[in-house]
Amino acid sequence: MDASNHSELYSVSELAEALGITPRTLRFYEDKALLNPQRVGNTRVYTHRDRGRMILILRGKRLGFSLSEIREWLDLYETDPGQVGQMRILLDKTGTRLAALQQQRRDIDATIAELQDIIGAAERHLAAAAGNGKQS
Amino acid sequence: MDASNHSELYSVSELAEALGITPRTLRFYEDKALLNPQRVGNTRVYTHRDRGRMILILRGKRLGFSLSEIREWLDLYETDPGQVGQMRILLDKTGTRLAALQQQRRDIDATIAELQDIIGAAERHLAAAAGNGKQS
DNA sequence: TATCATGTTGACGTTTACGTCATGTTTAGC
DNA sequence: GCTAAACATGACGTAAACGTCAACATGATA
Repeated sequence: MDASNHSELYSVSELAEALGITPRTLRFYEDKALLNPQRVGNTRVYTHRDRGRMILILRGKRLGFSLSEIREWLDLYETDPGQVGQMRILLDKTGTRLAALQQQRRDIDATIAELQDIIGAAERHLAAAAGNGKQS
Repeated sequence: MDASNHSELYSVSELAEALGITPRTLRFYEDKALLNPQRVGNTRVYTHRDRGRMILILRGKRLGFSLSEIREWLDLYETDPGQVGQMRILLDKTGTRLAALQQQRRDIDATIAELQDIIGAAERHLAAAAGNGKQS
């Protein structure tokens, strides 16, 4: 195995800054077991890998998942695929989540279409108003 | 009761039942000004139109919007397009929301792809295990 | 008439996801 | 040696989105 040296290490505030969140959030997520960074003495040190995890977490949040859902979901990635018994559960959970996301995508497509209709109507209204010399 | 009467009116519990939510939720949304059903005396009566509004609200929730965001958003549909001044604001808000949804769509696509990878890997594992006669 | 079933309005409880102190410790710079 | 900056934990505050009584009114039903 390669011991590639990703010496990209962050302090709480550095990583928070980089991700556009607050240190409080990082500590909170750790408390909720979504992260567990190394410690140097008492001080948290985040690795490049922790950062990757955080990016996944933030994406999960953008998708509307709760933190506990996100944690379960992250665990899927890290479940040891050696145990076949666990694997079925993993497959099932993942399939469920996939279906939910696909539903969500349909919702989004419908919503986007409606918003575009609204924009189109608004623009026509504006154009018509301009043509009539109307102002507000 | 005349079951053939299709006046499309609902009581709280009927509409809640039909939407898979609770009466409490309908009253709560009313309190938050997302709905205001008619009253017969003191009793709420929901129309087909109220139901349509609720369906939009529930979709908004699936998309991860807060109730206040959803309310603003519903207001877009009902803003009188007569006022050109309001229209620009409407256009701007709608555009912002559209961009967010498109980002969300990209997130979903990425996530779906990853989940499918996980499923594929899991299935291969199961197949391999079966081939080896392995059990857990 | 008594009992449901269903409706109403509060009011308080709960969970989630942090924000905001308060208090204390360690390290770097002057 | 002293101050400021950045870290830590712990406790409390808060907004959102309801759930869960409590207490009461009303109409249908046995």
